[in-house]
Amino acid sequence: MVHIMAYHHGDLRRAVLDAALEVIATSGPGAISLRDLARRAGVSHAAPAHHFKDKAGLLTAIAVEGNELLADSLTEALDEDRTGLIDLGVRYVRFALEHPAHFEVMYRPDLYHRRAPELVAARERTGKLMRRTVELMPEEKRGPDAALAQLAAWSAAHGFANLVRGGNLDRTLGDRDPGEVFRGMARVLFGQSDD
Amino acid sequence: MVHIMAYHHGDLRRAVLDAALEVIATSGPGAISLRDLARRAGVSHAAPAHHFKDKAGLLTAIAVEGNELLADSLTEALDEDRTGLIDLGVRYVRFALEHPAHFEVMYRPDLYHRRAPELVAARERTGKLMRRTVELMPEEKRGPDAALAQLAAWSAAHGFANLVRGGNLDRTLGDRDPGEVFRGMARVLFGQSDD
DNA sequence: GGCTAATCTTGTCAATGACAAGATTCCGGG
DNA sequence: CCCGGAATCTTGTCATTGACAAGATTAGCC
Repeated sequence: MVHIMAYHHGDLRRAVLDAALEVIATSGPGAISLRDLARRAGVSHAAPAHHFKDKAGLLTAIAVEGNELLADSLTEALDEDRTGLIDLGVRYVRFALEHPAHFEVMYRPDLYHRRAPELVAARERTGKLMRRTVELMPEEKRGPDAALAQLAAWSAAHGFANLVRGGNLDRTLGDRDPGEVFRGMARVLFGQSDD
Repeated sequence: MVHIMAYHHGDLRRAVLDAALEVIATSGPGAISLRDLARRAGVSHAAPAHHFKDKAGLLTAIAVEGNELLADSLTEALDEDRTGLIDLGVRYVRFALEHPAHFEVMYRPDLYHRRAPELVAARERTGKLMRRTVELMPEEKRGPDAALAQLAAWSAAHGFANLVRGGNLDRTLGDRDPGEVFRGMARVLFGQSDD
């Protein structure tokens, strides 16, 4: 495998990303330090800069990856033809809770280079997918105005996920699965439509 | 009570808070530096630490103040007897957009001392107020389950506000007032015709 | 006037982000 | 096989920052 002091790490980029994701998930994005990540990967303090240029560059890469993971999940949803608006929201909530670090960074544009081409491309891709997923839905599942339905679903899911992540719903949730609690809430919210 | 009287500045605590709020509103919480705030207030680099102990202490103070501002707004809502669940959400959205820096910090517990007594007290106060506002509402305005109604309203308003703040709805909003767009969305969401 | 505590200053230290310049290794063309 | 450019990583450096310690100044109060 790798020699103890190999000059080349093998995949430093991935190693730094993973270390960053771990730190962010436990201590938030403010706790990351390029030098600390370098230490964890066993490389010199300036090595990460070669892959990400910047601290903001590292976070940009995480935001891009997050958008791609979300896009993958949405693509899955598109393939299941029984997917309704509520399922889409549940999927969004689950994504936020299963990839907390990505989610955290994605919606914090002050942390990264929001004009980076990679980022706007990934963002555009997931945006289009969200729109398509809602538009392809039968009208009795999403109401007459697709754009409004998307806005409502996105707001509810995004807000719920953020509140859960912030620990604001601990008492309300108990030990129940957040995704299912959201489903129950959404059913009331969106009227009586079943799944 | 007498205001905290600083001999050299007048009210350094307030000055630092205001400077911090301005920086956060324009560049995010990651951009604040105690030394920069001291510079803006015209004091030495270690002066702010006396009032806030810590960088996290400063942000804790902002989170407390934010909770109090929100509590004030909710108290206003309690006084108006025609307030419905949707109006409550509109009020929440407006608070988020009128006090962006406070809002930003409030829901970012990794930035401050979340166990600080002042903070948990202020938090508890607004939490109780939110609950009371929903509970005192006539049942035809909020549905049978008050807790669920609160969860739904909070999620939708919180998510909407966060998405707006992140610039994710710029195209959707156009030049319309976000509060009114939210009202329109909420009407569809909660299935009510008027208020 | 004098005492005490709050407020502010100066000085210092380790950690950090960013950059520059050099060392090492990889890879493809000849 | 070899060579040269490019990618990768290292070492060295600098200004900035957060945190702390110790001292100076002033306010409020007896």
